[in-house]
This record gives sequence, structure tokens and C-alpha cells, in this order.
Amino acid sequence: MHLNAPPQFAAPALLGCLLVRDEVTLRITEVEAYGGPEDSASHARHGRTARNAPMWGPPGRAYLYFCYGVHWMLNVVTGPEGEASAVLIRGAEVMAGLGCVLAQRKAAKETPQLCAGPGKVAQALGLDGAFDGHDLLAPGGLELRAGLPPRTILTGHRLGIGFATAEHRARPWRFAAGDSLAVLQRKALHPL
DNA sequence: CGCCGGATTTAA
DNA sequence: TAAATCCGGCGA
Repeated sequence: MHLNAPPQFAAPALLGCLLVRDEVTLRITEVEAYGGPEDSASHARHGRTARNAPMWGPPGRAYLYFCYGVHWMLNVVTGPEGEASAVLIRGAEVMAGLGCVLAQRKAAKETPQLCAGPGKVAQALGLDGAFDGHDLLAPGGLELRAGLPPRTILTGHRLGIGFATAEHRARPWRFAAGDSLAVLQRKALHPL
């Protein structure tokens, strides 16, 4: 993991890494990079505020926020402390604790899309605002660990952004594991 | 202080 | 295709 790097470099490095909480272990399959004030789609676009403060913090911390009044979104803070950037965890596969995940997700059985989507990932891990700012590299609570990196990586544009500026098209912001089906709109991605 | 709209999910 | 359902940030 190279978290002390710009988000577009840290993002693909997070693919295959593990998110562990109690008996649940998820393997990250899809991520999306977000930058600082210069990134018009980032929460940091209006500068530092109470909500996005974790984005300016040291890498390896969690940044969680409530979206659409419905779902929590998990980000891994990247880049050097003092600069804002983070990587949204968009999808994952269940490696352990399937029973817990099914209960959290209120699902009857496992499917490739069980944890495909940022809201689903946080729900599967039972996360909420209490984990905002949590140190993912320290033991306890929610942990980020090295895992099995994908053999190939897919890349493409961001999802859910209602506009597409030249900056957004200039380079890829979304990355996914080529060996996984836990990826939304996989057809929109292409090999790195 | 009130309004607008969003890094989404699910069900109809 | 729309509803669910909050709150951050901006304009007044």
C-alpha cells in the first residue's frame, strides 16, 4: 500500500487489500480517487470544513460521510498530511464472515453484487459516523490490511458525478480488480 | 436561517 | 423511474 501518495496512485494500490472488522473480512475490488480543492468533484473542493477535515489528515485514516440521507460512505485518506485526498471504497468481495454480512445487508444469499457499491460496503461492515477519522492501520475496530492484489486492473471515469469536466476526462479516477465481478458498470472500464 | 442537491440503493 | 431521507455549504 502506498497511501502517502496522490489518490490516483494510492487508489489502484488499495485493490485487493482487506478490510477487517471482527469476523468480517472484505477484499476491496473497486475504488475511486478524490483530490483536494483543485478537484471540482471532491468534498474538499470548497476548502477545509468540519465534515471533510479527515481528508487533510494523515494517510490511513477513515473518512466517512452520510450520503443522500441514507447511506454511509467509506473513504481511505491518502496523500501527505496537510494535503486533501481520499479514496472511496466502491466495492468488495466477502472473504470471511458471510453470515454477518448477509445479516447487515439484509440479504438472503451471496451474489457477486452483494457488496458492489459504496453504500453496500459500509453497510456490510456495519460502519457509521463513529468510524470517521478512525486509524485503519492500527489494531482494533476496523482495520486495513495487505491482501491479494488483482492480476489485472480496470480503469475508467467516475460514477455518480453529475457533470464531466475536462479534468475528469483527462485521466482515470476509478479502478477495479480485473478478476472480480463485484464491480459496478464493469463494461464502462478498460484495462489499465 | 432556509433552500438545494448529492461520491446511492432499492423496489415498483 | 422515483422515493427514501439528511445535512453540508451557500446565498439571503
